[in-house]
Amino acid sequence: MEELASVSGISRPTISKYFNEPGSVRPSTRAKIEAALELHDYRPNIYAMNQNRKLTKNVGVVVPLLSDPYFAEIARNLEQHCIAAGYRPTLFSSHGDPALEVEVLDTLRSLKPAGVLLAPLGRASDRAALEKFCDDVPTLIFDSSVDEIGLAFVGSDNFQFTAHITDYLCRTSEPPCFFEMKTPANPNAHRRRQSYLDAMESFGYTPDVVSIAGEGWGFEEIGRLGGHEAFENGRFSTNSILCSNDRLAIGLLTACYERGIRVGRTEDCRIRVAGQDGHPHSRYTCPPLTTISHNYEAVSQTAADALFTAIEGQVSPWKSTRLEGKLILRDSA
Amino acid sequence: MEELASVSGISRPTISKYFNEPGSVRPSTRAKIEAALELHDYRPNIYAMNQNRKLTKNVGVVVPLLSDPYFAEIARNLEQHCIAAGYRPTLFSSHGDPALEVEVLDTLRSLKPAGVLLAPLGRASDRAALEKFCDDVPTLIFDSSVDEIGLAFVGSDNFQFTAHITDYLCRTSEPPCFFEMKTPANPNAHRRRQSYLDAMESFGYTPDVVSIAGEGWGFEEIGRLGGHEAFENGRFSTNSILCSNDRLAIGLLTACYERGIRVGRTEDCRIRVAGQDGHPHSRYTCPPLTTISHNYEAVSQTAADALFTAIEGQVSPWKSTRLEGKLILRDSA
DNA sequence: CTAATTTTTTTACGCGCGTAAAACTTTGAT
DNA sequence: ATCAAAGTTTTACGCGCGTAAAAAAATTAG
Repeated sequence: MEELASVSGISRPTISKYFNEPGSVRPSTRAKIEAALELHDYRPNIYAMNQNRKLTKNVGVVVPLLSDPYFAEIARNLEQHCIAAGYRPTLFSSHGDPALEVEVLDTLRSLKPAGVLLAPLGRASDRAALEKFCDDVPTLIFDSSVDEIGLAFVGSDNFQFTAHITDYLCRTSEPPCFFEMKTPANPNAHRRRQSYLDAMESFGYTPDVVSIAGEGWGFEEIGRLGGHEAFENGRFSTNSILCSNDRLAIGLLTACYERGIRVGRTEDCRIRVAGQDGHPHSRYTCPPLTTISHNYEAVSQTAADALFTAIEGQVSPWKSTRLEGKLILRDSA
Repeated sequence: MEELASVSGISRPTISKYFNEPGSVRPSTRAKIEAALELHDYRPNIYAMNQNRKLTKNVGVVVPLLSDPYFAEIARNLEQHCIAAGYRPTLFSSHGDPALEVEVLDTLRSLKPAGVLLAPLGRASDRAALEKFCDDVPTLIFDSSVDEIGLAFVGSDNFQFTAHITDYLCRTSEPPCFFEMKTPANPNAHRRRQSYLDAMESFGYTPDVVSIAGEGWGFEEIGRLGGHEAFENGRFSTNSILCSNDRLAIGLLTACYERGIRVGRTEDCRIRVAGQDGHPHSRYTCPPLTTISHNYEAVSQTAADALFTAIEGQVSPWKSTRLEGKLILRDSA
């Protein structure tokens, strides 16, 4: 930086100021600096930079499970928004493990991030650890809400999701049963069940929740095994099955295939299956899965913007933003 | 650190040494430090740490596309190995974009990593940029090889992959045609095609390569559209189709479904379809996809170990390690 | 027990930058 | 042209640690 100063004829502190905020120096000064930058390709040392800065430009992005394409997609979007806003995103995955989630938070602390975009594991999360972290670091919670912690919450409106797709299913054939995990990892699952119950009641139908056993994040396998068991015991009371999420639905479709049960909305099909999430893979199941999709772009945009305004000084009370999903009609229901 | 020194009764430089390598101090000293650490939960400032260290403990992990569960899985494994070996992994994705890949490399440079585990985009990669990066930073290339750059290459043996599954298909029914993208992003695709040609020749069969159009990383959609076109023009000369990779196969299966073509190895099925990669989703296609799986664990273990030995001073000539895959027999072929 | 060796302490410097304060210069408005 | 405001330079310090060198202490070998 010293060299760049002598080459450009600008003092080092001014150059430091330039790197902090290029707009904060006079245009003529900025031009001189950028001209010198062209010739000498200097890169500031990020370690020295961040050592004395009160606030780094780092942003942590934490998702529960990166190998789930849904989270991978959200993470990709968030990453781009951070870069566009001049922040340096770093990606972390809890890999479905609460202990790892705490470790990630610990690692994040030492990065002294300006802010964090955090999708918690949910039920399994260490609440106390999350809360403590949110006290120390400006954190925006997304995807699944855990109390009213952090700066704000941004996610999908699970009530709208399930109400909407339940409504569709009721209007087009028999009212659906609801296929879910007994002990879901994600708190959104409870909202979806409740929304299903409410919607069924408002239509005057008797709800039927089929809860299946299974722990962990291998939802497809849980759905497949649970599906087999449910069929064997005749637990599906109607021809329509609304799954709590797409991955469960994918497993259920495999179970149907293995049992020779035709799925779809045509006359020759025994049942209909619908999912929820708009999973990237849902287009390629057989039959293609009817589902209700997150507004990926809007969720990540809103979440990122909310974090940045908070970082940049805007204090606002805790707020929950829940965005509506869009029904995607395909052959499965 | 100063405080910790006074509390533990050990001098600051010795504590610094401890954090650099806990085993380098006398056991009694180490015990004292760790006892003090229990009480005062001090965390070294990573920025100050890395500023003067010749070598940081950072390791970059770069994959071409994180939303592809195959890469997500590899990345997860690599991450764990890094942590286990005492390094701090940071995950990056090129998101299928060569320009982003160069940007990632640039970001990585400023992290001054001890080493990098890099899976290049392949054909689209900026060779010159990759080579220059490898000159500056100890880099191990994995998954897809680009010349003989970096410390070494670790990946799967694509020749063995395709030879093995071609052999299986030939022995069990009609010899397969080969379904692939005309201009594949990944260099492994060329190896697989060549291996198919060699295998077919060694059996005395006439190979039949069906190359379909399509750019980018949306393999499923490319496979689906290409499949439709191939069926319409009668381009499949036998009842068996070996796909260049699983994602293409998933798309092809969807095309089959849409055309009402039954896939499987039973009498009533018109064709058989097989993939390659052992994609996490291949178990849940309809029918479940016969494929040949990467040895994920071995590839990542070998890659990580190779990088660490190189970092820790072992100089060895460039080497290519290619691990064999395992045939996974399912209903599709 | 003494000498040789290893480990630790003391002392001291510097990494590359952020940042503060005061003096100075440029710019824009009157 | 004159003055105030904004931007810039100079000077100086410190962040939290790594690291080097020399002195001191602890351990081991003989």
